[in-house]
Amino acid sequence: MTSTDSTDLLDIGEVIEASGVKASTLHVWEKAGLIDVAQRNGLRRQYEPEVMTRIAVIVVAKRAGFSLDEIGDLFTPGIFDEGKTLLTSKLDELRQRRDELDAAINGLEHAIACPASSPFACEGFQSTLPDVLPVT
Amino acid sequence: MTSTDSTDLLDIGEVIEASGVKASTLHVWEKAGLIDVAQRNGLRRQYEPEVMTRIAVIVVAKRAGFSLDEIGDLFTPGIFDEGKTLLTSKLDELRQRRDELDAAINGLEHAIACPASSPFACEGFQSTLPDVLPVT
DNA sequence: CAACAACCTCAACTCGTGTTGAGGTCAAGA
DNA sequence: TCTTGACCTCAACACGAGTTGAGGTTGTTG
Repeated sequence: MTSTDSTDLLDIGEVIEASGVKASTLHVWEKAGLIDVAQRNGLRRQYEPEVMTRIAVIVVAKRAGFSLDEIGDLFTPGIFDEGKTLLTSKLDELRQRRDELDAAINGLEHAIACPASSPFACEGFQSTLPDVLPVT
Repeated sequence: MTSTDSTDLLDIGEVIEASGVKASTLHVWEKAGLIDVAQRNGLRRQYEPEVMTRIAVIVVAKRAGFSLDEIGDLFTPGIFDEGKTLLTSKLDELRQRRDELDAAINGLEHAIACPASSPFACEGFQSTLPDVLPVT
């Protein structure tokens, strides 16, 4: 029997190259419980190929504004199972954030199209300001 | 003559109450050049009413992911005038972020509707993962 | 006027995330 | 076997953004 049964595991170097995420960052994410190490070859970490999906999720979630702790919650089976309430409330947050983002985009589009000398002189921009105050 | 000519200026306390932003945060934003103090009453800051708009913009921009420095750029007249290139590139970033956010929302909606026990077991979720890798 | 409450400054601290660097281990190829 | 370079650990540092607290000032009200 050849050593083919570990052929599908990825060295950290491969993960780094394929993902663009640095080793130090992967270590941090691992310590935060976001990614698992399948096994070690000596000291060296070896990952299941699925780690790439995981990393993609983390990257997307971070851009969406999740903290590492919150991302960890998404990965916790119990939390996911129990009525998915956490996920649902996250979803609400995300929707709201998207709406705000949309408002910001519209505002900036107005401001760019406008001859005014600053966003504040552009009433199209002004009108897109949601009543975000008081900050909750 | 009464003191009516400063009647329209806001004490920091009023700003705090109306905006929900803490004094310490306002100080930080002021130091970063994001908000101006119209005048002082003794030591005490007094603001033009327009500061409320400014604060609303800052809050929205922060939620949209701008750093304080970037927000400062938006307020710099020269930068705004000069072809509005900065604003335009910010706008591109925002659009991309919104698209990612949309993808994340769709993914989570799939995951919630799905009987699978984790987002990774949900192929609707999987299919919404953009190719965010390698991270640029 | 006297006292108080609101405000001030400034430095030090917190928190989350990640990076850097020194020094050590080890798998694999020549 | 020897070497090499990829990888390891762990602590210290960096950075953005804000908070806290000690100690000081002062406008306002009784």
